[in-house]
Amino acid sequence: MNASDGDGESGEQRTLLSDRIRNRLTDQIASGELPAGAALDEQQLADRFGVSRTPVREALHQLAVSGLVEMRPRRGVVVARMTAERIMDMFETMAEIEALCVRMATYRMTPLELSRLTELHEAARRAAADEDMDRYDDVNHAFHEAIYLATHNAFLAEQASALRIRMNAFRRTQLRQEGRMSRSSDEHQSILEAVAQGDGELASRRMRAHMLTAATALRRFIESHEAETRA
Amino acid sequence: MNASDGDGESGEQRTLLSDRIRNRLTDQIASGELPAGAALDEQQLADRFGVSRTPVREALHQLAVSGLVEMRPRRGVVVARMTAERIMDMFETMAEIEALCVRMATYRMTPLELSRLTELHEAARRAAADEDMDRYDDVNHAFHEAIYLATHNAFLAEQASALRIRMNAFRRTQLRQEGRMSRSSDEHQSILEAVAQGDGELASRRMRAHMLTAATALRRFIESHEAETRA
DNA sequence: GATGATTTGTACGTATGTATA
DNA sequence: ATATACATACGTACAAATCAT
Repeated sequence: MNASDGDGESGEQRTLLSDRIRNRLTDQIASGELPAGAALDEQQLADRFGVSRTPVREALHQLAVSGLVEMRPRRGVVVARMTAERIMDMFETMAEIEALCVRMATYRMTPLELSRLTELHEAARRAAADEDMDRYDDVNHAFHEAIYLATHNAFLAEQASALRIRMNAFRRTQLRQEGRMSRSSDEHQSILEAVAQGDGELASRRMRAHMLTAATALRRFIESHEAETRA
Repeated sequence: MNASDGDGESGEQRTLLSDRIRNRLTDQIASGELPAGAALDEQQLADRFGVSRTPVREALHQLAVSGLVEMRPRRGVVVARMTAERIMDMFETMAEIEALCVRMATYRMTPLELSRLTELHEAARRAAADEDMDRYDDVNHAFHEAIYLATHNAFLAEQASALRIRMNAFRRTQLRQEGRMSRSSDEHQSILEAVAQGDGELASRRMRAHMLTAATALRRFIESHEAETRA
């Protein structure tokens, strides 16, 4: 359920320290634990993770490549603070990528994959009915991941996943909007129906609309909070 | 002309060493100067660039994030060696992203952007007529970049650019195929016509076909050379 | 299979450049 | 404006692991 591998904090380290730190920072940024604009001090993080500055530094540089943090040479690193416009651009891109994925997936998925997708959707419905946001979030994630995989294009699936991780912080914010959870679930239903009928174009259009609806909900939220975000 | 900023090798260094090294390595990988599978020894590269291992190491880690190189902990770094299947997946993804970009661009581009695109296409035609591959490559790049920008979605434009850089090594290989250059130019023409007519869907389909044609040309090349690539 | 050589991974120190008083 | 404080960027040293013999 987590982007990072289950590091037991103790056991022998098979992976690179910098990778583990990068994963943990990614999670913390995606979850909002580290909010946009937060300063990331090398020494401070090193102390917090109990390592030297070196792996921390490498992790930060890597995060800069994927755009999660912003580095200004000699001026320090902060969690990427995005403008409302950029966030909307990201959302639109995500919407198009998702639309693309579901179209491709419709034409290529196996019966097994379709049944798995249906299962996930029903689990999401139940979570929405229970108003269990954490659970809905997880299942929702799995639903979209299942679509990525069903494209049978591993590269595209990776790209889509990476994008989704980058947008996580915003997605949860957006899901908190009134009634979004059950409405989102309804939209999934109609997407799934198009997939089951084998109509990729329709599924694609519905997915795009689904994502853009979410974006619009978010935009209202952002705009109303813009002043304080800027401070 | 080059992904890296024009570092004059001499002048005062305004940018980070690790960034400059990363850019140079990116170019060398994209150009095929560093072929897939080539080992990238930290010390060796440090000597070559006249710096210590630290910035080299950071550059390598960053390249790993974008997938250009493969790192196995304690076992070193090699230029990402991709299977034919993965390359085809990348091409297909690129084709879809390009199709998406041109569709969006068609609906959003300004007259100025359209005229710039037309100019670039004509320059490409001339280069193709002269069989000047280097020049064609450059202008072709500019043509696609112009489309990305005309989407008026900065994030999508960045993503598309990044993808294009990753595929550079293959694209040039592919362009060497017999007659590809002029045929590619013809395909651009038909895409441009659809754009000018404002038919985004048509432009999109033609772009996808254009990219997939290129992919097919490449696949033949890869498959005939697979044995030696594997060695 | 064990030992040595090579190379990576991590830690730490120093200097340069940025921000602040 | 100058100087001081501070965090980063790079270099160097050491440790650990892989590979070659």
